[in-house]
Order: sequence, then C-alpha cells, then structure tokens
Amino acid sequence: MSAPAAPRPFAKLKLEPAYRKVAAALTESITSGALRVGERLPSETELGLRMGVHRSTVREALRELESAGLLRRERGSKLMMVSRPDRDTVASGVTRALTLHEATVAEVWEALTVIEPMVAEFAARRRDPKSLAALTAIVAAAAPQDDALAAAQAAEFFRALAAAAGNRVLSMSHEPLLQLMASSLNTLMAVVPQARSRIAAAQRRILEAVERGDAAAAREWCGKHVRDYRRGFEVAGIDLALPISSGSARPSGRRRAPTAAVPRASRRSHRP
Amino acid sequence: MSAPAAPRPFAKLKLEPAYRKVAAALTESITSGALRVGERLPSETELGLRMGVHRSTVREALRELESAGLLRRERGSKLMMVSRPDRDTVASGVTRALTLHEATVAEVWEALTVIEPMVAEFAARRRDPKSLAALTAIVAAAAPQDDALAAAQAAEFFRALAAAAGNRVLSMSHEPLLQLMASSLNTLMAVVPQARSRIAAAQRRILEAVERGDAAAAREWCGKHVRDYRRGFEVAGIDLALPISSGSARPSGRRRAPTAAVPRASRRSHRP
DNA sequence: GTTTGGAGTATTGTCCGACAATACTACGAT
DNA sequence: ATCGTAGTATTGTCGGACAATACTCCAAAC
Repeated sequence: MSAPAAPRPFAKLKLEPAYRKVAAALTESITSGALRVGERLPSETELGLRMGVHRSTVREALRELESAGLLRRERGSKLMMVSRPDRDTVASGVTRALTLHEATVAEVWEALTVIEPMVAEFAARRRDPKSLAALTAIVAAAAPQDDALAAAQAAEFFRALAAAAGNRVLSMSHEPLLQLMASSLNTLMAVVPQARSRIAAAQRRILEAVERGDAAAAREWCGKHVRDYRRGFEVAGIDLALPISSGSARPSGRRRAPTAAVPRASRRSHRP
Repeated sequence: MSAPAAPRPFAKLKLEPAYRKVAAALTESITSGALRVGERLPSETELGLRMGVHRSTVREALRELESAGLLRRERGSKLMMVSRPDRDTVASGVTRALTLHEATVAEVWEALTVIEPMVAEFAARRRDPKSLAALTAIVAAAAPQDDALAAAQAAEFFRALAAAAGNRVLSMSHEPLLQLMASSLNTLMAVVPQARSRIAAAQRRILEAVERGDAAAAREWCGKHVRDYRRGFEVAGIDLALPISSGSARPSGRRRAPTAAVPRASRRSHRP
C-alpha cells in the first residue's frame, strides 16, 4: 500500500493472506445483513481504496464469493450484486463433494429412501392449489422417447413434490441426491424400457394421494416408488456398490479422453 | 498472451472470461480424475504458461477452486494440493445458503425429524465395534456446566450416529442441519436446564437400542428424542416460525453492531 | 556418517501501472 | 420530451516488480 508499514520492533505476524481477510469481511457483511441481498457492490477500485488493499487483491476475494454464490452479476451489468446462493449452485457443490468421496449408488438411493417418502407425506399434509397444479403438470408431461428427458422428468417430479411439501431445507437437502441420480436414471431408462410406465403409474398414485391429503398413502406409495427404482437399477445391471458417476449428463462427447487442463505434472510438482 | 490475436473478419465473441474458463478446466481435470486427489499443482507461473494466460488470471481461478474446497494447501506449503471438499466446508456452504434464504427453525427441525430416526435405524442395523465405541464415548461425556459445550455434544452425538450408520450421503446431508441447530440448542440449554438430563437419557436409550441391533427401537427412540427437542424449543420460548439465526456461535461480542466492511454505499453504486 | 548451517532458487502474496472492451451518464440536438 | 452521441467508469487481462518464505542441496561441523 501507500504506507510502507515500517517494520516495528515486534511486528505483527500475518496469519492469513489479505485476500482471505477481504473475502471474510465481505462474507460477514453479507451474512450479517449489513449488505442486503440485491444491493450493488462498489467498484473493485473503490473497494480496494476503502479496505486498504490493491484491486488485484479485491478481485481474488470477489472470485471466492462469486463461486460461493454470494455475489453475482445481473445480465449485462458490470457491478456485482449481493445474492443468495441459489439451489443449484449449492447443490452442485454437494454433488461434487460426494462424487469425489466416491459415494456409492446404494448410499444415494438409501438417502432417497429416507427423504422422499417423508417429503410426499408433508406434501399431502400441506397441499396447496398452486403446487398441486405444478405437480399435475409434471406428471401429465409423459416423457417421450428421449431417455434423458424421461430421467429429467423423474427428477423434476421429486423436485415439485418437495416444493409442495413447503420445506426449503428438505428441498435443498435432496437436490444433490437428484443430481447424483441423474446418470444412473439415464442408463436405467435406456436399458429398462418398461421402467417408464412403472414410474408414470407410481407418480400418478402419489399425486392422487397428495391430492386427497392422504399423508400415509402418499408416504407409502412414494416408499414403494423409491424401492422400485432399486429394482430397476438391479435389472439394468447397475452395481449398487459402485461409486456414483459424476455424470454431468452433457449432450454428447462424453467418451472422449478427459481433456487434461494440465497434461503432465511439472518437473518437481509431485512428491509421494 | 504473446500472440496478439489479430482481429479477424468475424472475430470470436468471448462469452465467458478467461478466469472462469481456467477454473472450469481445472475443475474438470479434478472431477474427471486427470488430477488425482493429493497431487500437487504446478506453480501459478507454470500454470499460466501452459494454459496461455497471465498469472493473475490463474490466481483468480485458483481462489475459486480453493473456496470450493477442491484445492487446499497443506500446512506451511506453497504449492496447492488437489483435495476433496471436506464435510465442514460443504456443509457450511449449505448452511449459509439456508440462513440467507431465512429457513425457519421449524423447517430445520422438521428435516431432522425426517433424517435422524432413519439414521438411528441404519446405525442399529450396521453397528460395528469402532463406531459403537465412538458413540459410547460421546454419550459418556456428560456435558458439564457450559451450555455451549452441551449443545456441541448434542450435535456430536448425531454426527457419530450418522457415522455409525455408514452412509456418507446421509452424513453430509444432515450436517448443515446440525450446524443450523447450534444456536437454538445453545439458548435451549441456557433456558431449560432440565433439558440436559432428558437429552442424556434419550441418547442412552438410543445407544442401547443400537448396541443390541434393535433397528425399530432405535428409530422410535430417536424420533421421540427429536420431538422432545421441539418441546424444548417451545418451553425455551424459541419461535419456530422465525428464521434460524446464522448463529456462528462465536466466543463473545455477538451483540456489537455488524462490522460493515463497506460502511456506506458509494455514490452511484445502488439503484432500486 | 550424520547432522547442521547456509546459499541460492522457486513460489506466493501483494502491489503498481496499463490498456482494450464495454456498460453507464450526461449533455446537446432535434 | 426523445434520441443520439461523446465522455467516463469499470471490468478483464496483461506485463512487471519486490519482499517474504518454503524448498534444495551442498558443505562444514560433530
């Protein structure tokens, strides 16, 4: 900075770098409410000026908050805006972590077993017209030929169910599960064609139970539904003990060799 | 870079900035396994050289991955190391998101209602000596006078229970709930002293059921336990409909005015 | 022979400054 | 009042610099 910080007798020992302090300060300002959601941040230069660091340092901090979803930019704007991390951002973080920890298909399925039936139960208990309409629309949208679409619809059903249950914590908690299931569902659809009608039937039964507010029935049918998925996986030959593939479900070209951003390790970058 | 990229007839339209592309490429390399966990990254300069961008640009990308927990530095090392996001990193992201979305105490409690009993059931079903020992140790550690410690112990019990259940997905899913409960538990302990013995008793009963592999009993007792928390909240006068306080449970000084990192908005930084 | 002590190098953290592209503002012409 | 345009502010990216410190490796000391 401008002040060269004369090395005093017992100088301060700097435990964490400035960019982290800046990031922490900004995060605090957001979570404490000092900066409200939707508010625009000052420019990088001004932030640097006020906090006594250089713009580059501010920038590194901003990238941190940005990737956490605490800051974003509205379409075609330059200034950053305070925002709450949206569902997908948060969930994809969890998804990545679980993938890297090599969570198995069985673990994910088991978690679904735990959560979804209760979600259905709450949905039946708290049904309201709007979410019922949304649910109905999704169930009605019979998935066509496309396997990927059918898989997406299956996930969408659970999403809508959670929305109908009116519990954002549950909604947020089960989102990673849906994301993780994506690739398995894809192969399920492809390999077991009759799965589609079974799923459709199950969805209809759950929807009916929710519609008439029959919580117990909704839970039961949903439980059966999830258990049926397991059978589907077995029929499709998906090994439940295997780690879930991160299956980003990209349009195509998933089989090409992993484009290594860093092809070879540098001379002495790797020490066992 | 070195090549000035002569503005060709129909120039490339750059949709996303370089630092994001770099971050995406690195992330891909990690999730695809091209970079294995534990491996050391090359230096920033070398990364920049190889990927054709300036060091500053690489740095911004690194901050992104770092905050996502995909990169970390082992104590006192300079080079970055590929890592899997650890439980706390991921969970605190979810916690922050839910806090900012103003999830209510009721929602969090409800989610606990859904997850914990099933966790207890699985723990009973899959009990193994090691996790049983850990559980026993935690239950035995009767929380002393300190309210914060008692609250922490209560959370720790659930953590150990999930570990005993041997499902990392459930473990990861319920961690944010425990974090969110922290502050409420704190006030619960402070206001309702008799809660401590009730909790201890409940933990003992759950532990017993798990020890003898009685899945149904474990689930039942755990359900009662969680429901008892709700009663505790009501007695303590905690409004269930209120948003959960982000309660970072810092040692002290929680009541001071929020230290605004950015005291006043700059001249034209805010447009309604 | 093993340990200790440096000298030298590599790497990060931070800063400074520059410049093109582009969003935003304000003013002047119609 | 509307519109177009010139000027300004801001981001994205680059080049380079320098202090502090981790790492390497060789030589001296025990």
